[in-house]
Amino acid sequence: MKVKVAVEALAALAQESRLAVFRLLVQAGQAGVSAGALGDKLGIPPATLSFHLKTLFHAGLVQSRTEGRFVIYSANFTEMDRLIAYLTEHCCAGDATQCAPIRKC
Amino acid sequence: MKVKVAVEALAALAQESRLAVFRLLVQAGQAGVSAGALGDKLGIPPATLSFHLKTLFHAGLVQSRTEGRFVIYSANFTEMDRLIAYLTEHCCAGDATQCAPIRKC
DNA sequence: TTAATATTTCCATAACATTGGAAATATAGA
DNA sequence: TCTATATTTCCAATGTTATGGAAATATTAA
Repeated sequence: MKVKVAVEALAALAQESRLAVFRLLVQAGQAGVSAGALGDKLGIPPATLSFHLKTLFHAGLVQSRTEGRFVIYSANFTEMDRLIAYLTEHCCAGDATQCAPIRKC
Repeated sequence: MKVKVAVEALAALAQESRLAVFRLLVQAGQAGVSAGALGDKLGIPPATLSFHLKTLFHAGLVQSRTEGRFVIYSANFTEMDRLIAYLTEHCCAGDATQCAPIRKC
């Protein structure tokens, strides 16, 4: 992963509403959630939500598909995993006892 | 982890110089790297580097200790792991086949 | 104490991000 | 077609962040 891509992804997540949206989509899995449902659940006005979704989309963290009148957003798990790998790359000078975790769903 | 803590950590990482500093410290492990050595390796002027280190420190992502005239910075792996756990919490609607990775040092 | 080295604080400038109302666009169903 | 619903674009005001030179502060060794 290139530096600028990682910075853009982190910047996209470094905002309270966008982080809430992303985490909600992470928990929803591939099924995703419509823009309207996201706005309702999180109490974000349409214009603001649209702005934030565009930011997350541009950063490659979410995808969207259209179903009738709805636009369904879902998390891009591949990109999330790449970002985490980039952050933790070659960590702890190769000594696995220094850091910990193994993620499981 | 609380939202604001996560947002602050992500914002701290969402900047090219700070991300480079953090990744370098992640790779250095507990031994850490002095402020001056960081500046030399990354080509960041002292005032700018100090500003960025303060930001990373305030976000809880790095620690520092003084050794003689040197201030040695090191990554806070516990906080890094908490952040990753916060991002990936309850991911994929519980279906582990949707997302992937297992991190190893 | 003096000189050399290491790091931080101060500051002003410039660049970028967030907000939400109103209007525009798109789709579906009657 | 007409109406209701869903989402996006436009815009301007406000707030936040990044930069690096110069000066201040700390520590060590001679």
